[in-house]
Amino acid sequence: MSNQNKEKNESDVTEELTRVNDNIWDIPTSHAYGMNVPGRLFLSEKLMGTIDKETVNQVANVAMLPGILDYSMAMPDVHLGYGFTIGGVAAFDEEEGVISPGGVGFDINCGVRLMKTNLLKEDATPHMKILTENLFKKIPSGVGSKGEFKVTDTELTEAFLHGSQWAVEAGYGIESDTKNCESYGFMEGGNPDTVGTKARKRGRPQFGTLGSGNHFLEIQYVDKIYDPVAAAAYGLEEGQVTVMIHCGSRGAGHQICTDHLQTLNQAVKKYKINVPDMQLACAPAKSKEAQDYFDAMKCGANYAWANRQIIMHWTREVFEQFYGKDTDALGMELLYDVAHNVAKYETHEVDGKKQDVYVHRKGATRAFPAGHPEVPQQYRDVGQPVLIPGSMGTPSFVLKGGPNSMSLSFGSACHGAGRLMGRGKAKGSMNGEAIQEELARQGITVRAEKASVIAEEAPSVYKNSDDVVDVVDSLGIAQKVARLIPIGVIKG
DNA sequence: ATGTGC
Repeated sequence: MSNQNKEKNESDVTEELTRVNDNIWDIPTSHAYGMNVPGRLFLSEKLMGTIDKETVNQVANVAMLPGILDYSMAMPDVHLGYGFTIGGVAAFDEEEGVISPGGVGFDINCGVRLMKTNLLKEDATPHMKILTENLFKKIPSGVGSKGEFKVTDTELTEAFLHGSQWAVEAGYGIESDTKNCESYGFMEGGNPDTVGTKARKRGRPQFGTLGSGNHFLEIQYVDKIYDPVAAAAYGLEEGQVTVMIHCGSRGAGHQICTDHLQTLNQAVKKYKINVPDMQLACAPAKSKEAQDYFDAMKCGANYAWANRQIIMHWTREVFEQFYGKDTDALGMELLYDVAHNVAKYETHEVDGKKQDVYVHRKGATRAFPAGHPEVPQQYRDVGQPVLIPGSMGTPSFVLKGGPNSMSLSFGSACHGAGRLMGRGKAKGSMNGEAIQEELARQGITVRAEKASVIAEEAPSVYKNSDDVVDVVDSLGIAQKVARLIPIGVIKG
């Protein structure tokens, strides 16, 4: 696209928006016929240049769904997605509203966990080649990857029901792991009967695999502390080595989404719901169709939590073997684990009244503030850890749920840098090997299944994560605690 | 994101 065209597009975007303040832009209901509420974009002026008309229209489309509350919202990492944007937050009334798989995404409970160690940067950097190689061998990655690790059908059912609680009980972890996890590692009420045989068949051999695309396992170090009090509560210090795991529910979640989209396509007709785009297929929240999807989604979410738990367990084994010390001696404790593709039934204040709503977070992270009862006890005084992975080779951030998240965004923040360029285009225009060499010069060892993944995930095809994080920080939605710099990356 | 596209 020429610069001139780009500028034209940008001005076209803001023309139809109402600026509320430095970081909030509203899409008035006059933008399109049928909007029940306005849209709301959390974007700085700089990031406004990263979005296009189509993205604004997707946010507006979601505002047309029945029973949507307050605003159809978009976080600063927003970009085009299936029906709903990635970076979208939408809450629905349980009586008037709907549940939609498009508002969750295909990769149910794609998410991030952060494991601490008591190693220092200097303990790890000289060994990055061998550590990344060992991790790469231990943790299967890539599209369609399967491991030697096998679960039985009964174990799969247990995982669908109990997530990482099951994984820890089965021996893949320690007790504190589930304590330091969003929803304590599982969503209550998953119903394996709503998960089809195909999803089971795809999910079984993929347990304990990383996947591909933007999923990664990364060895990092803390290079900056912004908030010493919160950092102390989280157990983070400058120079400390951490391990971040970013992955989801693999083929299982994907198939659950695909299967239920079919049912919900029918439901749109059955319940005569006016949807501007069939990718927004949904059903009334209390209908059997919606609840069946929701119960299957919980199984997908639980699968993902168990998956990240198992991968962390193997990471510990690799570190234990390499350093000749056990998990306890190496301080390999889970800091936290967040879902960033999920719908949750939560209590929020709407128009001054408390009510139970279905919050859809698609490419958005829960960010509950200090004092919220769902923040684990040990973090309750500072707020929930909000983990924001960078794109490959760029910094990740630890934030804390901010004081304004409940009033501004149904307790939600951004989830990452956000793509600027589509996968296909990136694959065509980027050179994976060259990027790998450049990252090596920056002191980052990347071990990947194939070079094309590195091209797809090149840092330059993403927004700048600092810019994204600064918006939620300025708004008091989630506030910066620490910055993490990668030194070793495993990619599918 | 994905047993990777019409």
